[in-house]
Amino acid sequence: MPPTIHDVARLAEVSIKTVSNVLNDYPHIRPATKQRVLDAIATLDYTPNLTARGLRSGRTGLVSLIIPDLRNAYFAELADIVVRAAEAQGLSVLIAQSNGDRERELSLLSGPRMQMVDGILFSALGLSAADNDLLARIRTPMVLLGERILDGPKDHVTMRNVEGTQAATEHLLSIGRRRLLAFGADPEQGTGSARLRLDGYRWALAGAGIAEDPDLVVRVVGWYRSTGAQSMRRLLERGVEFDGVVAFNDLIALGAMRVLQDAGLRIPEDVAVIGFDDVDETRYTLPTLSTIDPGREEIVEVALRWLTERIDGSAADLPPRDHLTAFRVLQRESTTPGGDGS
Amino acid sequence: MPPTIHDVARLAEVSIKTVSNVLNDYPHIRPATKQRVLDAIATLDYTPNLTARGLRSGRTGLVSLIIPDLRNAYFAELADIVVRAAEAQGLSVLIAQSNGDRERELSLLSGPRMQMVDGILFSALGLSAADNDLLARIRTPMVLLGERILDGPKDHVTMRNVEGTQAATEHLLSIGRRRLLAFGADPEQGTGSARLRLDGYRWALAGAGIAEDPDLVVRVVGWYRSTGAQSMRRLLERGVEFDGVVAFNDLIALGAMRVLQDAGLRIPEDVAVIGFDDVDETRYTLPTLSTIDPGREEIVEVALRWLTERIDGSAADLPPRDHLTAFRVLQRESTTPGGDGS
DNA sequence: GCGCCCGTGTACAACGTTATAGAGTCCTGA
DNA sequence: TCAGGACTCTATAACGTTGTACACGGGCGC
Repeated sequence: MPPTIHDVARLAEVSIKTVSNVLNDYPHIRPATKQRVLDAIATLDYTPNLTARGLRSGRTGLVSLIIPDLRNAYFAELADIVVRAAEAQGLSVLIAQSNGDRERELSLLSGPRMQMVDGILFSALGLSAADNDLLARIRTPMVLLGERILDGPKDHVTMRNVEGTQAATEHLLSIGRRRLLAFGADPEQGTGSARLRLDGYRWALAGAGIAEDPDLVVRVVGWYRSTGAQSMRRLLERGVEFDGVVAFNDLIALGAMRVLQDAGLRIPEDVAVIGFDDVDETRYTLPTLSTIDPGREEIVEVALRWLTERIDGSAADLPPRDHLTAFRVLQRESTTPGGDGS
Repeated sequence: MPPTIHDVARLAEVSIKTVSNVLNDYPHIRPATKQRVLDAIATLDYTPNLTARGLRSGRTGLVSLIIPDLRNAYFAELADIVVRAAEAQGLSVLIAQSNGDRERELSLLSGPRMQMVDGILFSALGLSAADNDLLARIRTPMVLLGERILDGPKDHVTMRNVEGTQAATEHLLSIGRRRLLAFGADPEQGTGSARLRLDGYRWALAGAGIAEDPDLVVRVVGWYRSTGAQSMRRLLERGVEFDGVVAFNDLIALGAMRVLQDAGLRIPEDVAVIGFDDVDETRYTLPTLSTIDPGREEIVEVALRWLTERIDGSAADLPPRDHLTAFRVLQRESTTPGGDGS
């Protein structure tokens, strides 16, 4: 029912191609003709049909962002930036949630909807390096965001997990803490951020000449406030002693902080806590949470640039690229120095 | 480059229409033929081109969700639910952010991208009832989510702002508080949630026979943690006395709580606080925040149902519908009774 | 003055799909 | 036995856009 290019052409008394030419800024059009077309467009309130354009041109102007979960503030804030940045380039963002499930990630990637988008920003959680050949087979331009897949067949942008966690750990060491939890570890994981962040923790300990205590490496299944709280509760029941927490993301840090405080422990006097992600919330909690700013803006900026380069073909014959963003340690109240209560 | 229906037809030695029929579960196909087509699809790894299907059928399977901002946890959690629910119906969600800006909302609504989607879920913040005629002109099926526009030309689903805030206020009254802040008000606003929630606050006061004190009606520009903190800081500087805070959303409540605690005030002993939205975070803060559960799931469920009804035409000649969801008062630590410090 | 190219515009095909219309084939009931 | 329907399948035209190929006129260089 909406007017088409044909209606405009009829009203302006030109061919449809001329209308198309006006729409696409083709240079050789007489000003008078152009104006006639423009007037017709205005009076008819014509809007180009992007579906038809997409079919003809092979470009839909759509980009898909596959993330585990918008509930997680980290991904919500990431999505916010992606939507803003994409829109600045005239792209719209299709959001798909995988829940971190491998099967679901696979079905999303191979599903018909992915044929509809020009490119994919994929934050893998279930898929791993073992699926590299599957990934290589995917035609749609793609940039990987997570850390599950390194040296994969696609461009890859991510944060400095190892160095970031190392710096976080060193920060706690620097304020005099010695018994530090690796909170959120998953020793069985061969790849992924849990693995990398554990590596960073270990490097820092090794650098300080401190032996690792297996009791202090704490697993948290699913990095949410609730699971962080749960794991900390169990840990306190077991009576493990510690004076610092290197939490592998902010949410589990926040869940844990609440449990620590309920148990009568003071932060940072009794236990210092540092998180990872710099979620907005950490600026307003009691106490505010020290954390690692992973460079989200930079991640998005590079990822989207590389994606558009793959889409328009200007990076067609480049091998898969890798980018690690700069990070910053943000010291806040939860790691105020001098509060050592030992 | 990907295989098309023609390739499948050639391989299976049938016409393209037969392939299309198989794809669309047309009943009268000989099992043997169907199997041949299915085999061909499998060997070619064929996936239907949704853009072409969209052009031909007029349905893209895309739904647009227009919200102010994913940074706001309320909208992030809402988006999460929308994405899940939409996907259960085979729809994908396009996310657009308006920043609450009227111009931007208008350009999004009238932009070519909206021609591409089957329906729009629109959470208005800048547009108001004054723009009803503009809204009425929009062809794409749409359901309104905010409260800026009541009795508009489109289906409308929202929470019980007035009753919810009234209940929140009554809850504070019930635990003995008398000097209650209306925190987040915007007295100049003629419509929108700030206005409605202020009404709820007033009703509750009137019901209890308490006169309204203008000093206690506090404006917060933009409902974020930062602005909540800022407004509370100014309020304390002015020396206004109060023993309860009816915050108009959770984020400003959290920002304010932090400032109150910094000032040495105990929650709930000195000041009881209740928020609105039931954002996940409120379950883990210190103290946990009492709030109003606005019935998000129900909002999404009804909105999406109505939207699909408008899309498939089964509700074509119904006048605009209105739905208000059920709410619940969630009492948590920030309003524990008996802590009155007056 | 001739050929050529640039500027301006057009007609038509093509993108990959579904809808329409119809052509066979087979079975049923009278 | 034969009309008539149900079943199975096909050729072709759309959907609204952009790309290709070409037509026409005028100005320019030689």
